[in-house]
Amino acid sequence: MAQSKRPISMREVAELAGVSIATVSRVINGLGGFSEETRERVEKVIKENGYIANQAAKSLREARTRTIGMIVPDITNDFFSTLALQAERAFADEGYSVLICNDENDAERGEHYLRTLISKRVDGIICISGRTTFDEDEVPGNVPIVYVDRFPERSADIPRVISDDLRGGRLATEHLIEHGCERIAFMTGAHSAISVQNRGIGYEQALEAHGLAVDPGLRIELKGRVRRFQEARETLSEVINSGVEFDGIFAMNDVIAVGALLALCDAGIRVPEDVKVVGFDDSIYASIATPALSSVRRFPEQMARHGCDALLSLIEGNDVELEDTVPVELVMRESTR
Amino acid sequence: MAQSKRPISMREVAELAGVSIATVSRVINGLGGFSEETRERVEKVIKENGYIANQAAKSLREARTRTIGMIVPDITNDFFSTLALQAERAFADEGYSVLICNDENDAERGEHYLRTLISKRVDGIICISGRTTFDEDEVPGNVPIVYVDRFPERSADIPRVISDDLRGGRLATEHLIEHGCERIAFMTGAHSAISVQNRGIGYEQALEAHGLAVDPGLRIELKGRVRRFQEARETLSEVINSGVEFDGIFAMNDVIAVGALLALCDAGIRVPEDVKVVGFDDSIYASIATPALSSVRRFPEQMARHGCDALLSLIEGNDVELEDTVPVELVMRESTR
DNA sequence: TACACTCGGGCAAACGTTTACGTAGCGCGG
DNA sequence: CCGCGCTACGTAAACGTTTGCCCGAGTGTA
Repeated sequence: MAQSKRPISMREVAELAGVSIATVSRVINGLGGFSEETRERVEKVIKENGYIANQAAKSLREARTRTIGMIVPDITNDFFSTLALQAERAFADEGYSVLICNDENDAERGEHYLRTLISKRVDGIICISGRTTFDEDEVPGNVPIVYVDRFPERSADIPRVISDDLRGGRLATEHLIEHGCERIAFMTGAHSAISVQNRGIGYEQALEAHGLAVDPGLRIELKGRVRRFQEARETLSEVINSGVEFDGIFAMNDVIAVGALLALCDAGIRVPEDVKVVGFDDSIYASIATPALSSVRRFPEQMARHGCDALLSLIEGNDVELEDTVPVELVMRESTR
Repeated sequence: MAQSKRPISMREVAELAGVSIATVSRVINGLGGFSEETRERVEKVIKENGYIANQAAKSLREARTRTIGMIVPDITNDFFSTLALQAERAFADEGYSVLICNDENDAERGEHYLRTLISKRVDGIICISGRTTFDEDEVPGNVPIVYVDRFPERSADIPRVISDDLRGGRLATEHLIEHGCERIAFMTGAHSAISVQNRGIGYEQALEAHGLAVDPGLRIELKGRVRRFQEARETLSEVINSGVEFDGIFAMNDVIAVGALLALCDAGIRVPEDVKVVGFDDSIYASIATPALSSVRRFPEQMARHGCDALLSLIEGNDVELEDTVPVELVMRESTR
């Protein structure tokens, strides 16, 4: 049976069942206060006419939408999509849907999305973004926010779940040092998120702790979008051709590390014999690269879980700890054997 | 200045500005019918109090939400996340947000999400799912739907954007045949989507066209979740150990192909000398695998674009073609040299 | 018989918008 | 001076829910 143009409303159900709107509502929400016979009649009408409640009206009335907003740099990145998938699962269990926005590391888009999410009156926001254009007290309607992985510097009292990037940077660098590397390059993006900056700091700390100099010439910055491995490949090739010497590479993530691997291969440099490489994230790329890539493993599932739990707490009016650091660990593979 | 617990409403803006609600609405929507002085006063109040319109109320009144639902098997898969990113971009340009749901190839979850999306009164749905539990006439409120990549068999008159999987299957298989392969295995999932089934049909067509028998023993089905390459690796290892002989592999996607590559490597079988391998999707995995993987390239950006355009047309009440097939092409790399 | 109480259910307000309609004031042509 | 049209608003209904309040009928009790 073809449906009418617009979905049937509660009032129509009420009329068809010969009861009042209130009764229909009570039956649907199982609030009691109706006879068994009435219940059957109402449910029959609902089933036969395919009534589905209008969430917009419900949201208006209840002042909550059962929707979570999620601002992500780029869903195409394995780490973020894992985070998103886990978050979606966790929220689905609690009856929430997730609105996903890719700000593509653009502060303007981030701000626009934030405004949109607030306008849609999402019940909370998981923000993986370091956008900085929104002022603290400019966020209206004080919607609960939790940052994951990255956050703006000025995000005073907004809770965040991050990984132990500083330690990750140290672990990776020390691992290279222990395997005899003395000139270790750090490949990173130009304007990186805090989490990435911390990896760089860990790298420098490790060098200094082992009496090695921090050589600015060994800091290799990628200009454009860091997403694609192709750019890392090209940039490193240029560095190699320019005659810079190094015997180890710590890349800010696996995608860049894989690009580095390819550039080294292009140049006939052997890994791990001539140069050893460590990536970050331990994503699928690390496992399937050749040689398999040593990488600092993070736990996006756990980070997502923590972030969701914190946000749900916030939504229910509870307090949560301001900073939640999830540990990392080094996974050793062929690229540093 | 701290915001009050709940966002300020239009009525409060009206009171503060000393005008009626209607006037505020007119100012906000630029409908005219107010003096310059009034406009300034209203806008000042809005700015100072951080008023942001309540979309739930707007949606209720206007009977549309400016939100699109997207049902995806698994956002973690490179192909789907690319599709999602592109779709999000396209819709954002038109003022829509995107609600993403991962049904993880589970019909029950798919149906549940579909119901949720309808309840939220999304303006349209992009569905990448072959779920079958919802009956045609059971979809209430006849919300516009466009299928992308996959679709239920009974989806009578619902438009779809698909890639030319049949041709892709043929291209891959013929490529292997032309390179001397005579016993070509097909690696696929157990209960695959239509698009994947079509790749299998293309494979069989190519074999027959070249006088090669279709050997059921060369059809390698993965049991569980197809997502992770690890399962493909294990399954192929078992097949190798069981003594089945083959000189070519056509894998239903790149992730499986990479798993195959690893299994072959484990077994000391050389690629491409002993066995040649072709994947599907030409994802990033194909480029970074060793040897680099020949693959059937698809164009998720284009598919997303077509799907979004179709859905937007539908939303505006126009008709669209029922089936839109996006071409594929073979990318040759080391795995079939 | 009068009372209290329970059960089953209706009435109507409220949530925050948009928009059709009404109207007061004003300028202006005839 | 009348009537007309315009500008600049205000009034109120409507969208589809939830929920506090009220009420009539039946039942049990004193």
